[in-house]
Amino acid sequence: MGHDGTVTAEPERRRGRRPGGADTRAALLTAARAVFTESGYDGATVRAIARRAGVDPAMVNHWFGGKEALFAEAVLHLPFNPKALIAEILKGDREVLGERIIRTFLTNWDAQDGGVFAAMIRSVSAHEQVANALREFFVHQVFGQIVSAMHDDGSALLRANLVASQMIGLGMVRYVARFDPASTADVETLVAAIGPTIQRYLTGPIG
Amino acid sequence: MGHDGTVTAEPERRRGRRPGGADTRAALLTAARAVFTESGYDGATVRAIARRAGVDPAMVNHWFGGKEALFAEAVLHLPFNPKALIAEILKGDREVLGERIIRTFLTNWDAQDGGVFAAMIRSVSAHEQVANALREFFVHQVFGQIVSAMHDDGSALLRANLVASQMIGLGMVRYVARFDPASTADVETLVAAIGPTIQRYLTGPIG
DNA sequence: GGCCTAATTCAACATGTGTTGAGCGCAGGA
DNA sequence: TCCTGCGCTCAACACATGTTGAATTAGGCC
Repeated sequence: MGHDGTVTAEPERRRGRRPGGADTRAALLTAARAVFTESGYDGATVRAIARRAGVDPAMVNHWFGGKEALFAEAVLHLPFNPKALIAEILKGDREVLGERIIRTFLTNWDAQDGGVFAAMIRSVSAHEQVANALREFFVHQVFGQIVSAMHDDGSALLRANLVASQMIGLGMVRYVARFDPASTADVETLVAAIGPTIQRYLTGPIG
Repeated sequence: MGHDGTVTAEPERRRGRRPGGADTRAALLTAARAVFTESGYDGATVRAIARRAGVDPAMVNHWFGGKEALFAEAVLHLPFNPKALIAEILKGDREVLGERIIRTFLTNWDAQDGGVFAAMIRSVSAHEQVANALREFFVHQVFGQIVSAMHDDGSALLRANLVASQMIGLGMVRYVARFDPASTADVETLVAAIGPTIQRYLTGPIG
């Protein structure tokens, strides 16, 4: 054991307010993201999160109101703005839209090591809410908007599903299951390999 | 039954051996697969499985030795033989290898509604063992064998990763998160849409 | 400097978990 | 028919979880 943040053998915790401007709330958020990422919602315990943050488990209830609310605040709110990214993606050349999507996807998740993505995937079984969020996010909020901007026949939803399947699969092997070399390959390698797939799902023949 | 005054709503379980040849072991296996599929390893409780099977929770220990062993027997052993399927796949025309892979993948998992696939995915966080099994299965045991039979440069592993990412993503949207229309589309629609992707990952240019 | 409020720890509770041992009763052979 | 053994239920245990209330201390305002 001893894989948590606490260092000294005897931290000498006293009761009452701690001296210094220790930002307990922020520490809990950081620790929660780490533990939820590794273990999912069920596997992560309030006690483990508090230990990682170096505070008492009761602080979770004091600052957030409970485990569920902490999960929502730490994991369920994305570290970037999808709408702004979509707008940016749609600006450039539509012949290489697929490559831009992969590049944006990877650089944004890589920036935080895919933590939130992994946490969401590892929690799909616990919270039905999470599965719905995943579906909503990928199909309607992201790729659906992109696809429906270029197809008005019945194929839009299927195309969005296809794109989502490849992106989720990419996230699974890179951030969750950590396949090799997918988890270590540089972004442009994957852009070159998978970009054309996305491009065909978006604009090519699929039947 | 129950034409006397005292009406017992309960099934009136008595102790001792139950009459009739009730195959408790098989009932537990079926129930376990269902519950593990819905809730993953952690979310599934021994009591829930036993209730579903209509028997006492202690039967899990009596017949399997514990929850872990039941999970291994119910989920971790595949309902089909991958090696035989690979041999079959490699027989036909290599120009449409991708389509055959998708078709085989879907028809075999569809046959049991993707239950085992969903159960494994929903348990990756709980059992590190499961993540390893997933990696081993997809990369080395399945697609690695296919790819390394046609490439001897350094691209074989990356190609296998790419194929695995698309297949896992497909399984995610069809069996786990149950996107629409991916979860309801017929097999040939998906074969036509995704087959070329796999084909390019196997034999096409990826750099 | 003294007081009030907020921040923190501690101990405890209620609940749900996997597992165990004891005892009961039907099945099948003698 | 009796007897042994296996299938089965029941009650309980030991433990881990999320959450709560009381107790305690420090910071900030007058």
